[in-house]
Amino acid sequence: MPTHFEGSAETKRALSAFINLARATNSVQARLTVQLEGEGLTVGQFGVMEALLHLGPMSQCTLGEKLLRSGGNITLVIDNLEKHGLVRRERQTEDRRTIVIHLTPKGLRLIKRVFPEHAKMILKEMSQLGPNEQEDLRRLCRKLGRGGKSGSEKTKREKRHDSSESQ
Amino acid sequence: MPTHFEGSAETKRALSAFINLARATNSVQARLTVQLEGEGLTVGQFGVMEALLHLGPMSQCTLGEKLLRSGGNITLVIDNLEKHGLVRRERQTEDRRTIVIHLTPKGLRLIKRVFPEHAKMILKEMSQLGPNEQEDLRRLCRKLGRGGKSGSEKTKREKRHDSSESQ
DNA sequence: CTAGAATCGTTTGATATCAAAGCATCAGAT
DNA sequence: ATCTGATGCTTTGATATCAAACGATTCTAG
Repeated sequence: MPTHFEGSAETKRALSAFINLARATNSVQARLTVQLEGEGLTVGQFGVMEALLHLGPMSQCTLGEKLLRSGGNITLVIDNLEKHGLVRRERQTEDRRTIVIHLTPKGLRLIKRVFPEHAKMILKEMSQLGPNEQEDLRRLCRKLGRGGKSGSEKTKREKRHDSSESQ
Repeated sequence: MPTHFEGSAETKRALSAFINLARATNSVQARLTVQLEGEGLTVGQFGVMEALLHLGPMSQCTLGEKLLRSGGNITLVIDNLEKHGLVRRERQTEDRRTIVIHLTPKGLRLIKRVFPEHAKMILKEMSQLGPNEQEDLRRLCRKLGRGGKSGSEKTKREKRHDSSESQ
């Protein structure tokens, strides 16, 4: 984004914070991506498999909703996972429009191994910050990630999320 | 990323911080992207034009370095900008391998208008945080974005960057 | 029962992003 | 002068990401 910019101190502060946010996220994610690619997975594929691992088999439509991806993109990612024998499609009998996606045994073995490794790497990446700093970062980002929400709605969500956030 | 995970408090903290970081960045960038698309520009195209605006005409190679993008990708982005009459290519005479990219008058008018609007929107997005929070976020992200750098190197860069960071 | 609307997944077109291969050009050594 | 290695850009192949259009299936109203 801006490599050079002028403006008020206020603007500079905001732009600088944003640039650093984007760069940091990019940089960390790039390293995580490399790790996954070492296992023959893309980030998107990992996301699908991780969701199936933790939430169980589900339709493509549901996957798209949970991962915030378009239908067309889910189709492509599943196509590639299927090609590698990591997932299988199962068309439902009660509603033949719906295809439920299952991990194959091969896929299950892979994600069961890769997921903890990935989590460990995230731990390592985030360990550049101390525990309090991680907490601060989390808090700030949660506040930022709510953009566009109304005030009263925010308050309600805040309470609900706090109880389920520990997961 | 992880929708459900188990592990030590330490791991949970790190994963949670990371997830919120990624989500916040994503969410803010999605909104910024929509704004640019309203002007007929993609994020990548905006990046190229912004660099040309502030740093002047430069080769594709240099653009790729500054924007951290691959050569092939730069070619595509420039192709599309050229198609829309926003930039033009100029092969050099001293070294005919090199193509310098220039903003066209149309391109210049557009980026001169769009850039400040974009900056304003970033200001608005970041204003969900107060000045001190923005500073904190910037500091934390800068720390995080340095992953993989050695300690002594970090110290040197830290000093140098502090003096040039105000830009 | 039938027609129209809604839903699910796929296809299409556009853009992005990378790595690797390919071609033209340049620089340096012999 | 010639050859080899390096450089800049383009092309190719693979994957991603979206919106819109499309076809099959299901649901609902009349």
